[in-house]
Amino acid sequence: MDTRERLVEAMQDLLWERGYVGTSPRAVQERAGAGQGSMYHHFRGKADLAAAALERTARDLGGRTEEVLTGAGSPLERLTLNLTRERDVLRGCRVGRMTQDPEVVADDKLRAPVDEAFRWVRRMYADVLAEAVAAGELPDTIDPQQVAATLVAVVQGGYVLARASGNPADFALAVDGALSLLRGLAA
Amino acid sequence: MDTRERLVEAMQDLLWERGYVGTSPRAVQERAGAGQGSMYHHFRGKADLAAAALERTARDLGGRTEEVLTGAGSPLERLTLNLTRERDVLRGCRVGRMTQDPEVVADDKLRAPVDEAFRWVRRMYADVLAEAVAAGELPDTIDPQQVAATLVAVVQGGYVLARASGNPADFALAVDGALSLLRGLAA
DNA sequence: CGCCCTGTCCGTACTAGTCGGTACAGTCTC
DNA sequence: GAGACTGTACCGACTAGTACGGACAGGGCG
Repeated sequence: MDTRERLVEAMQDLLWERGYVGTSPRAVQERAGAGQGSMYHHFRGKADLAAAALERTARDLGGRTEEVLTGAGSPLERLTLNLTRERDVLRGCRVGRMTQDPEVVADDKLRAPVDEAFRWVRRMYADVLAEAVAAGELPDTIDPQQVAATLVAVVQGGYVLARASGNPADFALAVDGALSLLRGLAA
Repeated sequence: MDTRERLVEAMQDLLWERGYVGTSPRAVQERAGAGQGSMYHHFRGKADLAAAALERTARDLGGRTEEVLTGAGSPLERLTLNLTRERDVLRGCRVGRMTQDPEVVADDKLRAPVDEAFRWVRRMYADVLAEAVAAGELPDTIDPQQVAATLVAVVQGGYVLARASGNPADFALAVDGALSLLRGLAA
C-alpha cells in the first residue's frame, strides 16, 4: 500500500480514537510508518489530511447504509436490519464524533463531508420510510423526513450514551426503543 | 463572587466552547480573571477543576429536567414540554459533548458525573412514561426504560446533527419526529 | 495600642515537553 | 540527470505544571 493511503487510514483511525485536536501529525506519521517530510509532501497540512480522511469515512458510512437499505426484504425489515447492524459497527460514530471539535465545526472543509454524510443517510431513511407508508406498513400520518431525522439522531445519540457509560448495551437499548415505537405504529 | 466560583464557571463555559483537550488552564484563568497561582491553589490541576465543572453542569441539567417533568400537566404534556424546551437550551448538550474527548472517557473522575446525569434524566423520563401508560395515554406495549433511552439519545443526537449542519432546525426536526411517534401511539 | 506571626490567597517567572509546520539534503525511479 | 518522494533537524508558539515571593487578613503578646 502506498504511503498516501496509509496516511489517510492512520488519520481515520486516530480521528476516531483521539478526535481532531487530540491527534498530532506526528502520531499519524508514526502509525502510518511514514516520516515527517512525506506527510507534508502529500498533504498541505493536518487539516488537509483530516479532510481526506473524513471524506473517506463519510463515503464508507453512506455506502454501507445504502447497501442494506436498498437490499432485499420489506421496507421495515431493511430499516430494522440497518439500525440493528449499526450496533456492531460502533466505529460508525466516527462521523458524528467529529462534530464536537470546535476546530472541525469552524472549518467548512472538515464539517462539509460530515454534514453531507448525515444528509445522505437521512435521505435514504426517508425514502425507505416513504416506501413503508406506500406499502401500508406504516400509517400515512408520519412524516418520513421528520422520522428519518429522528432515527439518525437516535443512532448518533446512542453512541454518545454508550461512550458516557462505557457500556455498548446503552446503544442497543436506545435503538431498540426506536424500533419498538415503529413496530407499535405498524401494528 | 469568589475566585473559586468564577474558575468553575469559566471552566463550564470553555468545556462547552472548546472541549476538554481544547481548553488550557491559561484560558480558564484569563476568563475567570484569576492568576496562575490561584487556580492551582484551589484545584490540584486541570482535571480536578474540570471534574468540579462537570459535576455542576450535570446537576444543572438534572435539576432543570426534574423541574419540568414533575410539574403540572398530563404525563405526555410534561414530556413534550421538556423535549421542546431542550431546543432552547442548546448548551444542555454540554454534558453529552464531553463524552467525545478520550481523556474524559478514560478518567473516571470526569466520566462519572456525565454518566450519572444521563442515568438520572433517563430514569425521570422512564417514570413519566410509566405514568403515561398507567393513565392510558400510551399503550402498555411500550417499555418505558427502552423508550426513555431512545428519547435521551434523540436529544443528544439532535445536538450532534445541529452542530454538523450548523442549523439548529435539525435538532427540532429530530425531536419533533420522536414526539410524532409518541403521539401516533397515543391516538 | 503597636508588633509580629501564621496561614490563606494570588501574581510573576520559569520549566520541560509538545504542538503544527518548514528547510533542506538525501534517495529512489524513470 | 530530473523529478517525485522521504528522513533529519530545526522553528516559534503553546501546553500543563512548579517555584517562589508578595499581599492580606486575623490572632496572641508586650
